[in-house]
Amino acid sequence: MKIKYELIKNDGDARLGKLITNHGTYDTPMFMPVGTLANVKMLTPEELKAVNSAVILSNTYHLWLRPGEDIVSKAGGLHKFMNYDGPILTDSGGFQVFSLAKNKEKDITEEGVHFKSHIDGKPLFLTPELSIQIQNKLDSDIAMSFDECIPFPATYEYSKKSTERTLRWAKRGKDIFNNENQSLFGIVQGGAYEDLRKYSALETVKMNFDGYSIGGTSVGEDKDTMYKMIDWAIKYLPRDKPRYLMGVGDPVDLFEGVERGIDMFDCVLPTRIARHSNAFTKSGKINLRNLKYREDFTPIEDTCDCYTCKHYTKAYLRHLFVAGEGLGGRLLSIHNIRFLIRVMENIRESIKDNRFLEYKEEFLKEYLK
RNA sequence: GCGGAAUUGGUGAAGUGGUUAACACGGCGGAUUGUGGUUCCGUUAUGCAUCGGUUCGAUUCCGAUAUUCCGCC
Repeated sequence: MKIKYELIKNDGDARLGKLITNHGTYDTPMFMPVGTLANVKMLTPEELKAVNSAVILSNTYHLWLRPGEDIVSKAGGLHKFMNYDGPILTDSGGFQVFSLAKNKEKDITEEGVHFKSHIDGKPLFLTPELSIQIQNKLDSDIAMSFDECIPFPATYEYSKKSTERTLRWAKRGKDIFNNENQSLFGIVQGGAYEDLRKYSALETVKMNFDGYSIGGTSVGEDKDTMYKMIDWAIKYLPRDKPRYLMGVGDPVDLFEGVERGIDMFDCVLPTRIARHSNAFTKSGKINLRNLKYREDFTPIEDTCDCYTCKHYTKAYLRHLFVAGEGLGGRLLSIHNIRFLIRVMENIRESIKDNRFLEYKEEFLKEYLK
């Protein structure tokens, strides 16, 4: 069965909905933790459930290289392989086009993309068809079209050429797609150009995907530009399909995204910054390594309901980070993911109560203080 | 007691008669948006054991003192 999206309520452009998957039904808007290599770094599936996490991401490119999609397939698919029975979304490898293809003009061809393996330097060639075939084998709930995440800044000419190519890649991937229990999302590109965003959205929607994402954001552009890139595209996306803003997870951006009608977000931020001792709090981001926490025997947030806040103090977490102990990153990953998921829970409540904008203002006033 | 060697930041240390004393670790702070898990970027000695002397100028040369180490009686 394909996923389904049910729109429950609109408060302005902010949407409250349900995502119905083969691995459960979940409320949107939602935040999805990233687990590139078939694991959300440092966390077990039980811990993800404890923070009320729903969909998690994994990555086609990385699993293709290690352990290989056939191994995952023999294991019985990604869910069984990694012992996660919630929904899994696989990114197509499109972001790795952005991050790993060095010489874009030369490495990115109509046929596909030349990479050098980040593991051993071996030359690799990934195509839209291969990306989809790998994802079909991985058997995630949601597969993503193979795209090029356009860098910022990029010229109009490059952005246009790339956007048109991504559309052709989307078509090729969709044509070869073969897994009736898996859904496929199209990705809107277009760079930082309004007409290209519109064109990309309209053409992608014509192909009738199970959901749509807005890609190519948070690649170095300023926030205003990023919000415009959402505005330029989202008005052309159908209301009865989920909309996913790729790679965005700064708390401020979650509010800006929801306000514009986004249903799904993913981001490495909560887990990456956790490994570097940074914690989200309702009063902004803090660095637990800071000297001022040496004798602070209070939790990160006394109002937080996560395992870490219920059992550990800032002084102890600081000690773990200063001593280079991995448990610090683990405990903080739990907190940071819980923080973003709780923000989304509160956002959903506020939409339900017709006070999303009030909640946004209240949250940002404290967060940016 | 005599002779020799050494003494540079929190640590290990490089270095020079002349603008800002290398580098590493540590410390402090920052960054991080479809993950490069131990990453990246800042910053951190107004001073080279102490006191004198030579010199236009000394951390660098000379002397004394202190401390440490190694030999010998």
